[in-house]
Order: sequence, then structure tokens, then C-alpha cells
Amino acid sequence: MSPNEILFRAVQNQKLFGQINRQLLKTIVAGHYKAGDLLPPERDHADMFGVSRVVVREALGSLRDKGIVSIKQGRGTTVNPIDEWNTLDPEVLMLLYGDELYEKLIQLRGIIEPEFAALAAENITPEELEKLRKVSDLPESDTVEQHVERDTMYHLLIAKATHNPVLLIVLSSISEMLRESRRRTFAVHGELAKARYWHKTIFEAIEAHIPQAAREAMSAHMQQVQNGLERFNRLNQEDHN
Amino acid sequence: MSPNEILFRAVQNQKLFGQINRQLLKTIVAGHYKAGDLLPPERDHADMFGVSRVVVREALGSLRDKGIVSIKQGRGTTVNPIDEWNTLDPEVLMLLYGDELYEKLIQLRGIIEPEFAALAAENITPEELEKLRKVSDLPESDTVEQHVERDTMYHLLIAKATHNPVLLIVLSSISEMLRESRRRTFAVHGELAKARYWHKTIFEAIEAHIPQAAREAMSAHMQQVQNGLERFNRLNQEDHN
DNA sequence: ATATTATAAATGGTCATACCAATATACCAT
DNA sequence: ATGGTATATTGGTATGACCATTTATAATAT
Repeated sequence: MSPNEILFRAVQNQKLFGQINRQLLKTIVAGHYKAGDLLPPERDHADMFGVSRVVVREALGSLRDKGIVSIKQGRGTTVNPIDEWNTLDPEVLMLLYGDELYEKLIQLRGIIEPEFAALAAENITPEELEKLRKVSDLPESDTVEQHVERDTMYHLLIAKATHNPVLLIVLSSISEMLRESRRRTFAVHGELAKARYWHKTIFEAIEAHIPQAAREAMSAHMQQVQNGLERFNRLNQEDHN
Repeated sequence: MSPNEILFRAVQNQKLFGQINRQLLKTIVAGHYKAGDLLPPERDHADMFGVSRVVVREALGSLRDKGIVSIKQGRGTTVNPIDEWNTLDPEVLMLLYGDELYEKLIQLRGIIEPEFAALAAENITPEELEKLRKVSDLPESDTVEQHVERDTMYHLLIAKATHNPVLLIVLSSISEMLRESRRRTFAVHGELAKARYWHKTIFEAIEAHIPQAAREAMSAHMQQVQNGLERFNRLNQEDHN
């Protein structure tokens, strides 16, 4: 390895295959390779990136698992049409949609979470209810990162209380991405207090086992979150002018 | 390789790493390793399965990408608690929940697809509408497998017409699993005709750009699908007595 | 010339071995 | 007991070879 390569690796606090994975992804998303295009063979990639074939294969295998490329022995590796990229991998979606991703995610939340709350109100157990109670508040004294953590837990626990693991998987699949979304809304003055209010209201509806009340409160909460993000975007836009 | 190994590979029409992946998954799901348990090191796995470390690593890497295990250099590979298995991989969910998976999936559909239809009614373009029209019918002359294909396409096109890629990803992530679900409902006498009716009704609502009508029609369709699956389960149960 | 078939080249899949890097363990000095 | 140092364990990467599948090319038959 050359000194430059060593420096490169030191800066990136990551395993090699992860770096290559990102590189490949960026190259594909940037449009250097379009759907149907044949990627260079593994051996060439290895030379180009200055790594062994092993890490190139690991990175390509990961892209294949995500539906981004198709690999066929003897033929090569081709890029799939974007409709077949059926992964909720944060890195992929971020590269594809940038900041607009958060609005799209919140639209999904607005669809699923009210029903999750309603189902939770029906099916939650006493033990689950106690766990939920513990993260229902958003203490003023906490840091933003702690707010994000508690908020994430709160919504995941509700999803879990539906007792349908598929529903939980859907929400947890986007939870990493939602962390950044939450950081943004919580950064807007007043949004934290609103979130605190809705969390309390939703919890009480679930505790009282009233699905319709839980559904409506969660729906309002989702609307509030969306408004919060829009406010953040406006403020952020003004800052950049 | 021993003759037995050669035979084994010949029978399994699959790449080696895929077989090992399945083996590992089965072992973990069967409970031989519980959450937090340390798996044997890669070198041991290679010996146990009679393959090279390369394929073991590829299989474990895939499990890691799915959140099923955590891999740490110097420490080893541990099984994650099931709440962190945030993948919609058909193989994983099938092993975990068996036939009950389909009910859970349909509950998700019941939550998201009515809203998808409503959004499609708002946002669909003329081109998308024509594509949808082409798969709206379920011709009597088609085979079951063709019905499954058209039905899958129909619902995916509606998701695509929401113009929110995240929504499309969620549905397409479960579409492979839904194929089997569809085979079952279509196997129940009368369900195909009902599906045909609702597809027509939903399409007309989308074509007329009436979100609420599309939402309600899709909601009814989802209810019908759920009923169809329940009928299938009852019939199937009786057969087994 | 055209079509078919045989051969070679290209490319992903697997193996074996060696060594690097991070972590955990055992041992020792204090 | 405590803390640090050497050692062992284990995942990460590099090389080189060879296998399996597909594609491209050349040879052959018609």
C-alpha cells in the first residue's frame, strides 16, 4: 500500500469493503452507469480501487442483496432499474433523494403510524404499557440527542405493541433515517413541546384502550411533525440566503 | 470434495454461499443460538460445512446486512435480538412465522394500500394510468400464475403512481411473499371474480381522480383478500383432517 | 454464404494460505 | 487486588490458483 492509501484508510473510520461499497454506490447513483449497463469485471474494479478482489466481491454482493445490481457468473454485473432497488438502506435513499427523503418518510409515517397506535390500543400488554410510559415524556433537561433516542423508542414500542412483527420491521427499517428527521424538527422552537403534548395524549388513549382516540392523536402528531419539518426547511432556506 | 458433497451441490440448484446462508439461518431460527450468543468462528464454520472461509464470510455478511448478527473483528459474531432483525427477506420471515406470515402481511396491506390508492388518484399521470389499465383486468383465460403476475403488477403500479418512492419500496419489498398469498386466495372459488370487480372499481376511482372513492374501494378489496385467505385456511385445514 | 459446432476467452464462484488488525484472555509485576 | 504486557483468538484483507458458466470467436459442415 502506498502512503496515500494508508492515509485514506486512516481518515475513513470504516472497513475497506464499506468504503468500496459507498464508492460503487456513488458511481452508480451519479449516473455513470445506467440501468442495464454492464459494470467492469471484479478484477478491474479491484485494480481501480487498489484493493483485492475479495472486498470488491463483498461490496458487490451487498449491492446485489439490495437489488441494486444483478450478478451472473460468466456474464458480469449489471445495474438494475431503480424500481428494483427495493431496499430501505439509509445510504442508498440519501444518495438518491437527499433532503427530500425526510418528507417522503413522513408521508409513510402519516399512513402507518395512526393505525399502529390504534392497534396498540387494542393489543398492548401491561408490561408493554409500562415500558411505553417510561419513554412517553421528553424531559426538558435532556439533550437533543436524548430526545431523539426517546422519541425513536416511543414510536417503536407502539409499533411493537401491535403484536405484528411485520409492522414493527417496516418502522424500524426507517428509524435510522428518521433520527435525522427528528433532529431537525426538534431544532425548531416549540416543536418539542408540541411533541410532548401529543405523546402524552397518544399514551393516554393507548392506556385507555381506545383505538380511535389513539389513531386520531397519532394522526395529529404526524401532521405536527410534518409541519415542524416544513418550518425547519423554511428556516434553513432563509439561513442560506 | 467427497462424492456426497458433489451430490449435495448437484441437488441444490444454488450457489454455495446461498446454501450456507440458509443453513446458518435455520440453525439460528431453530434456536440453537439465542440472542447474544457467540457463534463459532468463521474457520470452524468452514470446517463444519466443508466449505472455504470465503463462502462462510459471504453468508455471515449477508446476515449482518439484515441485522440478524453483529460481527466484530477480534470478538466474533453474535446473534442479535429478534427486534433488530429488520429485514423483509422472505426466507427469514417464512422461517420465523410460517403460514401465519400471510395474515400479518395482509394487515400491513390493509393499512397502506388504501392510502396508496388515494394518493394515486391524486397524482397519477396519463401514462401511468394507461399502464394500470392494461393490467386492471384478470382474464378468465389466464393461468393462476398469470393472475398472480397481473395482480402483483396492478398493485405495484398504484404504489408507483403515488410518486413517493419510499411507499413503492415498502410494497415491492413484500411483493415476493405476497405472490404465495395471492396463489392461495385465487385458489378459493369466487375470489378471482371478486378481485376482478374491485380492481375495476378501484381503477375507475383512480381514473376519475377521486381519492376517497379509491381509498374505500381499495379498503374493501383488502378486506376481501383477507376473507379469501381465511377461507383458504379453513378449506386447507379441513383437507388435513 | 449460412448455419452449426467446436474452441477459446471472459467473468463470476470457490479454494487455500498467509498475513494484518482488533479484541479478549492469561500472566506477571507492583 | 490492580494495572499493564504478552499471547491467543478472531474477523479483515491480500494473492494466486483453479472451477463453472456464459459469451465470443473460429472452425467445420452443408
